[in-house]
Formats: sequence, structure tokens, C-alpha cells
Amino acid sequence: MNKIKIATGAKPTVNDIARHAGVSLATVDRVLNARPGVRTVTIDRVNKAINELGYIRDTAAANLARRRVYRFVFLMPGTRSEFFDELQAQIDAQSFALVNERTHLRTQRVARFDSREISVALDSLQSDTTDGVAVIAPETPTVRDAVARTRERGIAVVALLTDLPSSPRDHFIGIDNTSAGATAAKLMGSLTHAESGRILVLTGSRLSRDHLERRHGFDKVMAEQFPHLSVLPSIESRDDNELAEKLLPEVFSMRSDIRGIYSSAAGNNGLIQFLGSSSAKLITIAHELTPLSRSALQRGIFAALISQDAGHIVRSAVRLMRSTVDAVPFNAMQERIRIEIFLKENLPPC
Amino acid sequence: MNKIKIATGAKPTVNDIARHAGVSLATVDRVLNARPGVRTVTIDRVNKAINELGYIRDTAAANLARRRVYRFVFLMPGTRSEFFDELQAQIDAQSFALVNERTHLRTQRVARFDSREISVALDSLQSDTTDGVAVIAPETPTVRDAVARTRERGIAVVALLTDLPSSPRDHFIGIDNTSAGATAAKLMGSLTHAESGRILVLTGSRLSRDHLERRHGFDKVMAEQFPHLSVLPSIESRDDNELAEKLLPEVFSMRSDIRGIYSSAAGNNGLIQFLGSSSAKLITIAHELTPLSRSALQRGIFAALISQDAGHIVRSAVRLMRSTVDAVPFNAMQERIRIEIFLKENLPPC
DNA sequence: TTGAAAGCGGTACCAG
DNA sequence: CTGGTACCGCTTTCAA
Repeated sequence: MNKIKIATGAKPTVNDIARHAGVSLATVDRVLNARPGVRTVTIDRVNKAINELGYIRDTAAANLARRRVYRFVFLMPGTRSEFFDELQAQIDAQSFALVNERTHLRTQRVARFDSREISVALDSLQSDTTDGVAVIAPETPTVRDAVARTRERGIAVVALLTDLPSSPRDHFIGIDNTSAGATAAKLMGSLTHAESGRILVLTGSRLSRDHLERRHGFDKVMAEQFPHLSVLPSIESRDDNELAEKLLPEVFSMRSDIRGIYSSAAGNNGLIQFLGSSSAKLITIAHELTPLSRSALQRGIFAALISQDAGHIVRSAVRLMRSTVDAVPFNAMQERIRIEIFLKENLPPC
Repeated sequence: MNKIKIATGAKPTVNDIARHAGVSLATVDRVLNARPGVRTVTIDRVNKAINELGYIRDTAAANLARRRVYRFVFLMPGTRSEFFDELQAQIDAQSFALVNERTHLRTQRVARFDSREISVALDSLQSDTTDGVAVIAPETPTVRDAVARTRERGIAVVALLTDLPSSPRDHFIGIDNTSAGATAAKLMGSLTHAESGRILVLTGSRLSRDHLERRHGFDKVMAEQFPHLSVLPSIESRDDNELAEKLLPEVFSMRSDIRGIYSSAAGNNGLIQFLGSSSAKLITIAHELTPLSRSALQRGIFAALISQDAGHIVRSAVRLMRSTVDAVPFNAMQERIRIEIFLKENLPPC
């Protein structure tokens, strides 16, 4: 069975391989890194030694000798939101923590959440200064082509938050938004003990794939499991103030049978303001754990929160870009971003 | 403000420090590692250079030169359960993944979940073969003393799953079980739409601190928020079969007003068996995402699951043991284990 | 097609 | 108390 691998106690090194195969260090290295200029017979000898000794390359030492550094950029929409701020904070934190892992992070913001601008930004990335990019972008042909060009230049591309399945991105890091919407619906239906009534849905940009998916998942579960509650058409506002001061008061003055609100967008400021001053007894479910939403949950203004961990997303993106450029495998389980549910009871401290 | 740190582009190395301070490499190393035999004035010169150049030590290179290896052991109760199996699987997976991070993991099982045996196992750990231990143990004076002795021998000790707050353990890796119980209660109360009725609680060992805490958190929230549902005294069984074949049928034959079951223990096998064959319409909430519980959730036998990520726990334990032995800081946010809530809708695929 | 030797950023032993 | 130097495991010229 295990006649392979002589357990000498110590892990074999390139020197052991060289000696065992009767070649020099340089040749072992050539084989290890698939460099040209080695006879097939020699390659075989080296590989035989590698297998027999059970050699595993020490990546830390290799990176040291190679003076390898990873230069990654996070391409983010200029749109401000508490969640993007949190993401930015996590990038900065990692950026600092990663200096002694030879990994450099930088953030680049494009003015708007716009295919054209994002594609220009992607095209401006040079492979001699950038090894990988994590991009938050809508799924459009323009973006798809820019992603393809970027990868062709030898830059790893990972999609953040919203997937680009039609693009040749290397990985997607984020949640399944259809499931997230479905989860919100299940919570909404369970927490609302009314016999009947309506549910209001607040959405971000109707153009954004993730919001559509959330809405879709939400509607499906509401219809299937909670038919006594009917879901109103989405309302979309350009900014938080407009929502609080105009749209919401308008809707509530017209209808008195609204039992719950599902806010699938990122900004909750206006909503929280409105709820704080309103006397309506509502079940409100929103997305993303932020200082504002945490406080709303704690005060009972929000009933539940669906979230994705910004720190995890950033760390995952870095690991995946690294494993892409190194062409090494990664731990799929560790990189899976969870759809987190927060109630007041399981809110992490601090 | 930032007159410090000359941005030469490249990160300064020990050589730069030595040159800048006008001393040798060896002296820089002595200062860096707080080794004796350096004049205060020289120490100051070196530290000045370190600050001026903004030196950050390359841990990978240091570990290479030092030929440092980390040898950690996971001390687990022999008690089998799906969750412990998952934990074991994650340890094995990490063990493999960590070979080229110079980290060796091994598992040691004690026959029973017993203070005495655990303390004997801890005492048998030698600091020349072990750098750290992650231990799952009940909080007793015996364990506390063994933990103290182990740390005195220079071995890092972290508590897994159940905290040992009165022990001098270096870290606790796990969830707040009181909050976990509270979360279960909130879900139970929300998902049970009955006007009145009783809730059955199944517990593991009544001796285990985490089960007591879960029960406590559960009772508190039930009493405060759902007074129309009354919680029955815990029932505890020695094994899963006994539960399914004797205890549960007995209870249900005596009471017809049971609306929900909260299983705070780890084993769900017997419970699932019983529920599968029973016709009672119940809301059941259990702990830990495992193949069995996942399937039960998917089939609607369980309404919700409270869980903690075994992979995360193992990775966290390793990182914390490492940062303890190296006496370097760690990222508290990353090490915080979340109280995860799973509904059918947000179950991760696969 | 192959090998010798000089590092990468640190550590640690030995001499002075 | 301080400096010189070999070396950790691997990569990379430069010659042969």
C-alpha cells in the first residue's frame, strides 16, 4: 500500500530530491517549475525521486526566493453605502495585515456603477503592476468583454457580490441572492402573524442583477408558502431621504393593510428614520449588518437581517486571486460565503 | 506627520536596519528578538533605525530560518457524534492543507467526556513535542488545574466549543451558548403560530456547561416573549435509540398539546427517526448542520437549525494557537464564531 | 542540457 | 557586548 514515501521524519527538500535523482538543484527546480531545457529522461528521474520521497514544495521559501509579491486591486463603485464602507474598511484592514504575506491591496473606485466606466478601469490595469482584480460590476456585454480582455492580459479576475456568470471571471465571491430573497420571505411569513395583509418591497437599482434575484426569490416563497400575504410592486427611490420623506409616507397614507417591509437594497438610513417616527406595527427585514442596521435590530425596528460577512468576502477574494495566479487549488468550503441571518438574539457583540 | 518612514518603495530588511544603525546583522537580530547581551544605547540605536525605516519583520523568512514547526493537538472526547465527526474531518483536512505552513495537527481522543481523563491527557503533553492544545472539556477544578499546569509547561491552551472561563486558557473558540439558546427560542416562538401549548426540550448531558447555557437562554426568551407557550422540563437520554423508541413515544402519549421540540443536544438521529414516523405537527429546532440534520431540514422535519461552523472553528483554533506561541496579535473579528441560523431557504448547497 | 553559486530575509553559532 | 558567517528551502543567473 504505502511503500511510497519513506518517512524519514523530516520533510524532504529540493536537496534531497537532487541527491536522490543524481542531478543538481537547478535541474530539480527546472522540473518542479516545468521550465524548458531538460531531457525527458531526466525529467522522469526527478519526478520519480519526487514521488518516492513524497516531496511537498515549501511555498513560503519559494516565494521568498522568488521575491514574489501579489498586487491586487479592488474595483468598487463610487456609490457610497454603509456596506461599501464596511467593505472598504475590511480591505484596509487586510491590506495592513497582509504586508508580511507579500500581498498588496489597493482600492480603485469608479465614479458610478456603470458598465462603461468599469470597463475603462479594467482596461487600464496593466499586468506588470497588477496580478489580480476583484470587481463589483453589473453583468453587461461591455463588462463581459472587459473582463475577458483583462484575463487575457494575464490578470486574475474575481467577481464580488454580484456574479458575472457569462464572463470568464475566475471566481465569484458572494451569496446566492435568490436564496437570500427566499430566506427573507420565509422570515417575513413566519414573523408576521397576521391573517392577511400586504408586504412592501423596497429595492435598490432595478438594474442590478442581485436585487432582481432577491426579489425573485422573495416572491416565489411568499406565493408558495404565505399566500395570505400579498406582495406589492417594488418601490425604488433615488436616495434615502426621498424614501423617508416622500415615498414611504405616501404609500402608508394610501394603504393601511401593510404588515411588513422587505428592504432588499443596501441603504437603510431613510427606512430606519421613517420607521422610527411611524406608529405602524410592522415586521421589517433588511440586508447587511452595519452600525445602523445593528442598532435598528437591537431597538426592535428591524425584525431580522440577512447579511454577508464583508471581512470574509475580502479575505476570500484575496485567497482566490492568490490561488488563481499561483494555479494552486483552494478550499471551496472555506470560500463559500454564507447567507447569514441575524435576529436580535444572535447579534454578535460589539 | 509622516516624516517617519522613508518610502524607498521596497520594504526594509534586517540588512537595511543594520546599515542604518551602523551595527551588524547579528545585533539587529538580538534586538529584534529581545535577546540579552546588547548595550541599552545600542538597542536604542537599532530601535531608532527600525522606526525610521518602518521595518516589518517577514515572518515567513523568519520561520524558514528558524526551521520553526508548530505542533498542535486537538484533544477530543471519545464520544461520537455527527458534529464531532465533522470536526474531526475538518481537522484532517486542515492537517493536510497546513503541511506547507509548517503546522502539524494531531488528534487525541480520551475515552470519555471526563475531567479526570482529560486532565491526565493534558498532563501527558510534553512541551518539547507539543506547542499547543485545543481542548473540549467540561469546566471543573480538575480540568482547570490541568490547564494551568499545561500552560506553565509552555504549551498554549485554547478551549473549544465550551469555554473554561475560570481556567487560564489562552482563548475560547465557540459560540455564546446562552445566545444560541435565546435564538432558538425566538425562532421557536415565531415559527409556532399556536395560541397556546407546550414546548419540549431535549438535552444532552445535564453536566455540560453549554447545554445548561442553551437551556437558560431558551427559557429566558420563551418566558419573556412567548408566555403563551410553556416549556416542559428537559428530557435527557443516554442514547439516540432510547430517545426514539422509549422516551419520546412516552411523552407524546401522555401529552397532546406539545407544539414544538428544541433539541439542544448534538445527536439528532433518534429524534429524526421519531419525527419521521410520528404524525404530530411540530416545530422542531435543533443544533449543528450535519448530513442528517441537513436532510431533516430539507424534508421539513426540522424547521430551523442553530449551528457553528466546524471548519471555521478548526482554522480559528490553529490561528489562535499560532498567534499565542508567537506572541503576535490576531484579528478578533475573524476569530469570532458566528451563531448561524439555517432555514431550508438558506441552506448552503452540497 | 546541466551544474555551481549567489542570494531572498532572517536566525544562530562561534569567535573575538 | 558585538561581528562574521553558514544556512533554512527554493529560485535564478551565468558558465560549462
